[in-house]
Amino acid sequence: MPSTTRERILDAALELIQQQGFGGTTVTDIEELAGLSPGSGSFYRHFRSKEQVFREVLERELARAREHRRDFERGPVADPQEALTRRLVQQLDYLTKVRPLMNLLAREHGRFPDLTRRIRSVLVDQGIAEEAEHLGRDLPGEPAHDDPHALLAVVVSALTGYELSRGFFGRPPADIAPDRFAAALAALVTGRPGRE
Amino acid sequence: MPSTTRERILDAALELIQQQGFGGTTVTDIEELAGLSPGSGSFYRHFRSKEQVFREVLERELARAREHRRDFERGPVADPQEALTRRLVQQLDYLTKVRPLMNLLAREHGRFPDLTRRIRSVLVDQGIAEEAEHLGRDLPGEPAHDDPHALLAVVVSALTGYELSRGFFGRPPADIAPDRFAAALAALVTGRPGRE
DNA sequence: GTCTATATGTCGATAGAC
DNA sequence: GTCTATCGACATATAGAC
Repeated sequence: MPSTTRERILDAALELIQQQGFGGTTVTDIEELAGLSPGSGSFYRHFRSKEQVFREVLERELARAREHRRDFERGPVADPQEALTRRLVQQLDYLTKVRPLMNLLAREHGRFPDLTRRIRSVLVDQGIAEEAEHLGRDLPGEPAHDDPHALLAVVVSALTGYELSRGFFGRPPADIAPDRFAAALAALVTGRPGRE
Repeated sequence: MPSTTRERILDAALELIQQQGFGGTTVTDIEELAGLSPGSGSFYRHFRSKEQVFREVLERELARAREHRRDFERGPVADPQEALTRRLVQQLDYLTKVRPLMNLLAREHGRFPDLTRRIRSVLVDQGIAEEAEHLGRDLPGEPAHDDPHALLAVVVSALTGYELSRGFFGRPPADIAPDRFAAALAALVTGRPGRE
């Protein structure tokens, strides 16, 4: 674990921008949290500007998100409902890991439109939506929903809404734990209440 | 429609803080958008400080949210699934109306912790969660879910996730329109696919 | 590669003319 | 109630010693 100054600056910038936003974070703040003398320009030996460090922070988080996405297990499908529950828990776990990215998006969408598009691409187009398509395939077609496309949107919305509520308010909706939430959602999708 | 200078300042501040955040918005920006001479201190004839205008913007949005919440119709319950769909569409409509509040929350939670608590109180504790409880009562208990509390969390999460995706990314998940989304969610909850 | 010191600009806020 | 002008604080960024 070398933890170079450059990396400590990236860590500090990520932390502060999540808390205070880009406009509310000063280079002096970043220097202080990175262990440099606040107010000295030591920051500028590592990054050309405040905007550049923001862009590199974002690149790093996007790369991390892609890595986390590769970690998904593809276990054997025994009981479809249990397999679905496990998969949904994985999705929630993934969303928790990319929370920094969601926080950056929530704060700075609009200021950097190109980056918003890239986050959306990783988080939705390639990410959640694509994986949710797999959910559709894993389903053995039991209840035969009449609008599978809309069902997909419901599942994706439920997962992201759950995670965003945790991020913004500090606690999940109705204080339901992730595995319990996933089980309820899986029961809903498979059409089986769980107890029969 | 008098549209006093004071009100134009509040409108401008709301708009800019949503776009750029509190730290990223200058008093000069607000003055310019409000039709005042940028850089002149005319702003200060109406508000004591930048922080005060932020607090008043937020009070106004909280009051508006409470008003919108009173607008809910309570029509007769004919077909439970259709009634549920109508109610979910209303919920989505409500969330769209309070989007400014959600944007302020997304940006400034952490900077003003007391206000975060108040937004959560209006948006979740009194608001969505409470209304979602009504959903539980409206349901004739048909499918008899084994974890109604978790089901509530799923419905609330789906609604907020759908709306937040629209707000952050500019389009709903999977590009599904609100009424189609509500219908799919209602079908899921009542356990009836819609076509039988 | 980090420091002290500082140049340069901008922001929040005030003073005072009209 | 809006303007011009400005003060003081602070922010980004640079220069140069060590």
